[in-house]
Order: sequence, then C-alpha cells, then structure tokens
Amino acid sequence: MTGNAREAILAAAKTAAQHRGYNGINFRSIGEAVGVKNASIYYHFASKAELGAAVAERYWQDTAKVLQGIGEANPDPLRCLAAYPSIFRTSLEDGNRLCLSSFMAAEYEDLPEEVMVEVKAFAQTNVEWLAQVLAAAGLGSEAFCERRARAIYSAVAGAQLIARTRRDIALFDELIDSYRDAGLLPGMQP
Amino acid sequence: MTGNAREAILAAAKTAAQHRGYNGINFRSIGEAVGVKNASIYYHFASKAELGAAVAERYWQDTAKVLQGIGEANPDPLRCLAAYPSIFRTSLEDGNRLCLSSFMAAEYEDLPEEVMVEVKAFAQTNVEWLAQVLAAAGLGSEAFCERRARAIYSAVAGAQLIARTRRDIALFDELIDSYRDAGLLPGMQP
DNA sequence: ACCTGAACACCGTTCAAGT
DNA sequence: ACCTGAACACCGTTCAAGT
Repeated sequence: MTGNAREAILAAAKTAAQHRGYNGINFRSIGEAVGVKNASIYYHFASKAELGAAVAERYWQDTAKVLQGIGEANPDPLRCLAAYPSIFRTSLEDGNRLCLSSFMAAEYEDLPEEVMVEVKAFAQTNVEWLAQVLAAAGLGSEAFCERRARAIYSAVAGAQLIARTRRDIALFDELIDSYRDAGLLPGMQP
Repeated sequence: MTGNAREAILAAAKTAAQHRGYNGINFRSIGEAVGVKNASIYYHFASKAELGAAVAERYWQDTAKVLQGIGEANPDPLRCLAAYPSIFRTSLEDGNRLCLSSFMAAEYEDLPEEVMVEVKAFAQTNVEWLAQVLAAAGLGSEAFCERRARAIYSAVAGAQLIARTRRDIALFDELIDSYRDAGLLPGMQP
C-alpha cells in the first residue's frame, strides 16, 4: 500500500499542470484534493520542482507508450503519421488541456532545471518516433526525416496552442488538414 | 508630463510579460523598476488584469505596425511572406523571448477575459495580414488564403515555442526552412 | 512511516492617510 | 493628482511536534 498518497499527489498535480501549467500546481489545493495538509506533500516530494519534474517525467513516459501503441496498431507508417496528431487532439477534447510540454515551454523561464530536463525528453520522444516512422515510410534520408520530424512536431504543438486559445477543436482539425494539404504532413486522412 | 509613470509601468510590465508571461507580472518588482511602491500602481491601473490587457493591447498594435512596415517595404507579396517569420525570430534574438500571444495562450486558464480579448486580437492581426498577402500573391481563393494563413501562423508560433525551449535560434531557422521545403510557406529565402 | 500546526517571506489587493 | 504604510488572504517552504 506504500506510495498511495504519493500516487494521489502525483495524479492531482498532473491534472493541475495540464490545466494551468507548472505555476498552476498549488500545494494547498492538491492537499485538499488528496486529503492531507499541504505540509504533508513535502514528505513525498522535496519541493515543487521535484513534484513538477515527476509529473513531467511520467507524462512523457505515458506519451511514449501511446506512440508505441500507435506504431503497433498501424503497420503502415503512413497510417501512423496520420494518427499522430490525435495525441494532441485528445488533450483538447479532454477539458481543453494543453500538452504539458507546450505549457512548460511557455513557462520555461520560471522552470527549475530538473523540470526542464523532462520537458525536453518529451519533445525528444516525439521527434524520434516521428523520424523513425517517416524513415519507415521511405520518405527520405535519415537527416531529412529527422528534420521533417522536428517540423511536424512544432507545427502540431503550435496548432494545439492556437486551437486551445479559441476553445475550438474544429480549428485544430482544420490546421492539421492544412498542414497535410500543404505537404508538411504526408497525405492520407486518419 | 502626465502619464509618465503610467508609461514606465507599462514598459516594465511588458518586459516582464515577454520573459515570464502574465503570471510573471509582479507588482512589487515593477514598482521597484519604476521607482514607486506597489500600491501606487493601482492609481494607474485598476487591477493586474487591466495592466495585463493594456500590455497585450499595445503589443498587438505594435505588431500590426511592424506588419504594415513589412508590407510597405516589400511590394512583392512573396517577399512579404518570406519576411514574416522574422517577427518571431526577433523575439528569440532579443533575450530569448516568446511572442506574448503564445505565452498567454498557454496561460489562458488563468487569464482574465479582458486580457484574452487582446491576445485574440494579436492572432487575428497576424492571420488577416497573412491572408491578404497570400491573396495578393495570387496563391488561391479567399477561403484558401485565410485557411493557409491560420496554418502558417500556428506553425510559426509553434516553431518559436519549441526553439525557445532549446534556447536555439538556429533551430527556429531550420524549422522555418522545413516549413518552406514542405510547401507550407511559399518558397523563397528572405 | 506519515502527518500536522504554526511560522516565514512573498504575492495581489484594499484603503485610509499623506503631500 | 499622485503616492504611501499597513493590513488582508493567499502562496511555497520549513520545522518542531505529534501518532
């Protein structure tokens, strides 16, 4: 049963971070949600920075699993690429949340180094997965695929950011379609 | 001479917001920078929300002027489009700052409605300018140009967000080049 | 092993008071 | 007309103390 409160704190902090970013992680609110006093959180996490890093770490690890699942469910690399934006779309669907990484990218001046490390790991996970799938689709050299992977990742993150501002999932879909029409994303509807 | 302290407060708040977002606007720090006590700021701005909205409003108005300048300096619409990303690049050059709008898009759950209105005006200004230039370049129907304008804006904003995280302007340039190679941005080096 | 109350310096905000 | 000091509730954090 050990780690039960720790898990609950982590879950509450993740929800808060996805809605309001690192700055939105509030020890008193989390304590309330979990059923402990805010001082108790320090028994489980040495600081807000450590809690934030733990949230971000788990976040990119979860995303890595989802990406792996997409790869396994879609033997055709072009289908994988078509499914990729759904990760970002899901966040918007689910309470108009922003990708944790984009959030923290915006906040980064206030971000402790240990949190930043995990944010970078998230981007790295996405880019590596995309580069690999682009290569499997035979779309170009290794260097080209990595370059294009970075472009896709940043464009999709931008689409999520903008769509969120308008609370408009249809706008997100339109932006992704435009990327596809323009040739940034390899063609094919999901 | 009236409005002198008001201007100084606005300038200090703008700098803070460009580095740390709306949450980074700190009345005590701004008071110190301006040479007044934090309570005095309330004489000029009724609340942090009003100050934030004033900062965001001036920000999109300044950007509108820069866009107009690009249009006047480049009779060729394709040259205008090639110059567009420079607006976002300049922020990164100048202290690795993020476009105020992207910042506030990330923070938006905490953003007072009056600030949000100005953030949307910034996006609108960019998209309208882009759509007009795309149309002038004869790149398609009005509907197509507006759609593509939104895609360019969100992709460039995403590139700035990601490049900022790595404190790497070269990455920003590479992403923009990739967008151009892929066909999202009409071709031609700036 | 896990939690708490009380305190700290810091924040936005208010307000009565000063010039 | 413009500014201030003192107070408020709120934050992250610490720490001695409880079970």
